[in-house]
Amino acid sequence: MNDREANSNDVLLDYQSQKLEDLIEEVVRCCKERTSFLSKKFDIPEAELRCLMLFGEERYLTAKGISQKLDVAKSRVTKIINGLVQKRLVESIDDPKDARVKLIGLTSKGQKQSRELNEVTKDLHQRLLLEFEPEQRKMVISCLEILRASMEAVKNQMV
Amino acid sequence: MNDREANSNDVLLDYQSQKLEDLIEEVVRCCKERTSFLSKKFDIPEAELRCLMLFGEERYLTAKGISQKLDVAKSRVTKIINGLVQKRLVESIDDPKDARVKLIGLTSKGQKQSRELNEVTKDLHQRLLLEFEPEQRKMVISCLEILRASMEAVKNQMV
DNA sequence: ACTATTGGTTCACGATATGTACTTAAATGA
DNA sequence: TCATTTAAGTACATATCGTGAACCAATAGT
Repeated sequence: MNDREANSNDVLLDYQSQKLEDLIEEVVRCCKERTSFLSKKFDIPEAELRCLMLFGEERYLTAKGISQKLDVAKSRVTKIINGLVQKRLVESIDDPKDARVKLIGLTSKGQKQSRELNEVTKDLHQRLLLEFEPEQRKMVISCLEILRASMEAVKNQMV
Repeated sequence: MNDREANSNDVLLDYQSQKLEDLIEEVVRCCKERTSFLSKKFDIPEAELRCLMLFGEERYLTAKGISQKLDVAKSRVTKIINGLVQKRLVESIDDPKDARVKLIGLTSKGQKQSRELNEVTKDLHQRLLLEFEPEQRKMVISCLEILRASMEAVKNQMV
């Protein structure tokens, strides 16, 4: 490879990495907007919404489990749960097997909210998918897969 | 299309939209980690970092302009600027043409930080790009382009 | 029985962000 | 010209998000 090629390769790489940066940023921004939109629509703070959505099939979650899934400190979870309890969306009962543990479960009101919330987000992503041409769908997904794996790899390099 | 095909199509769509949701979430999470990493590395709050990075070629920015670029309220910008001023990374001078306006400019220390910051993020994205196979690079970028446009489209549907 | 360890809460703190009210200055228009 | 409106920036009250350390009570391990 001669100098000229090397140089034009650099230019391409610069261009592409800049583009990549911009695109990722826009996607992230869009997701933030969605979260804030849902928070307003359901009139529940974002962190509490995220917590509500964790109850997929699980009947009960523990503070520790929630802390891991949401990736926040346990003290934060206490507050989130308090908020949800006050709104009568969840209730906590003592674990009969281990008195340290509290089992957090959805109330019927909470179940309704959680279901609705999951439906809305599912619908949203479904619509997103339908925006792509049918042939593109698989490709976009596998590109995201590549992207995710690469981001993970770069992250691990950074230690 | 018979019932069976319609059904298997639905299943596919369900699967794909779920996958899409998960992947996007992971990408977003990864970006959040990156931001928090940089914030710790430079020992500057995230919002201030984002502000620092706005000074690309611009010599001066105004509070209003920063507010728009960061997409936050003006009152928020005041605080961010205060933080940066205290750290001697930016300084604000009066606009000679309009006494209402203050021009925010990087100090030499701020220029250094800003440059370094931009270099690090550029390097990061460059490395990310190099994780892809050369033939994949264009494809991943154009997929992100599609994704971004579709997210925008879905957002606009939602009004 | 004694000592970790674990699950959860409380508290102090700091960052992120908004909206309203306010100040000062500029633009506008009768 | 002078009054009104609009614009830029700040101050303050408030809400949300989040961490880490200290702590309590209960369990597990030796």
